[in-house]
Amino acid sequence: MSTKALRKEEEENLLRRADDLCRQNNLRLTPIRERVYRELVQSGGPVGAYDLVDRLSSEKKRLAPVTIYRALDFLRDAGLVHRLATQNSYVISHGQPDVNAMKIMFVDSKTGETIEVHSTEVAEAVKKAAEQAGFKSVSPFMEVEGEIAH
Amino acid sequence: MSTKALRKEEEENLLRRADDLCRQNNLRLTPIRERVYRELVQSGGPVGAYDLVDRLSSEKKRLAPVTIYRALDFLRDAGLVHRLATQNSYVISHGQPDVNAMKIMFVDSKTGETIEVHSTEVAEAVKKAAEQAGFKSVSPFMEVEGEIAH
DNA sequence: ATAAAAAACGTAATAACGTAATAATATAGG
DNA sequence: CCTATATTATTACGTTATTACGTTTTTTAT
Ligand SMILES: [Zn+2]
Ligand SMILES: [Zn+2]
Ligand SMILES: [Zn+2]
Ligand SMILES: [Zn+2]
Repeated sequence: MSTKALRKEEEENLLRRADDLCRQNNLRLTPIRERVYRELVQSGGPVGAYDLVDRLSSEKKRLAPVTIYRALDFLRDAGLVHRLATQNSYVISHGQPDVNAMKIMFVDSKTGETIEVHSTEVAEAVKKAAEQAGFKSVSPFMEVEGEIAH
Repeated sequence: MSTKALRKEEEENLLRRADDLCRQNNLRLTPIRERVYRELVQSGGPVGAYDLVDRLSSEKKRLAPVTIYRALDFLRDAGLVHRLATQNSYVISHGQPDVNAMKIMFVDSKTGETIEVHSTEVAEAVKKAAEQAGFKSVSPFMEVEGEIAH
């Protein structure tokens, strides 16, 4: 099978999973929200909010930034999308939401390329450090900058 | 000794350390840079760049944002200040720069309050995860959101 | 079915954050 | 002193995110 076809299949998987997740949690994956999610899936990496505005706007209909931000907020709340604070961009979340794992987004400082890794080891170590700091709970998402080994 | 006096003493310690560090590395802690650093020290927490603009501007002399950003860039490069990407703010760095430790900034999701913890355990776990992700090097700074146990 | 309530969306304006370009000052080494 | 380099000032511009308010759509309860 061609890589293109594979990517298409992966795409459909993600969309279906998103759909299921929303249905199970009584969340409404409206057309706009799905379009934003799909665009992030297809891009295969982080995309800025205003890039999404451009990509999802047509000649006839220009979407407003707030429309995109609202959709992104929904997707983030649903755990489907991460915001990369260091990059001012947004990226889909891969992998099953493993409750005990820390979801680490490694961000290449130069290219902005991202790779997501889930690690229970990091989760535990961070939890321990959090207790030391007097934090009772910590976000299961982290962002770490670094350099990809090319 | 009063807590106020203690804080004042801590303040002076930090200023002195910053001064020493710059001297030892042939970095110039110019008046503006020192004022920015001092303001961050005195605030005792994260401060936004434009807040710094306001606080360091007087009636007669209004500082331009770029002035603050440059000072912040210097302080960050010197390792004296962290940028909190999730908060769009800046905060002083505590503790000796332990090369083998991950410097974790825990950020309270509600108040923005921060506590810094250094952990070699987290550093190692993250390093392992980074290798898994194909990253050859990672930043020694992390930011983790969570909730302070009050 | 109908009315009330809640959620989502459209539109416009604005706030907040950050950078570029250029010129003026200050500093350091020969 | 002279020159190269670093720092600062000022203005303008670009990007990112939110607020306000009214309308439409969907959900919930009667
Ligand atoms: Zn939300
Ligand atoms: Zn994820
Ligand atoms: Zn720098
Ligand atoms: Zn630190």
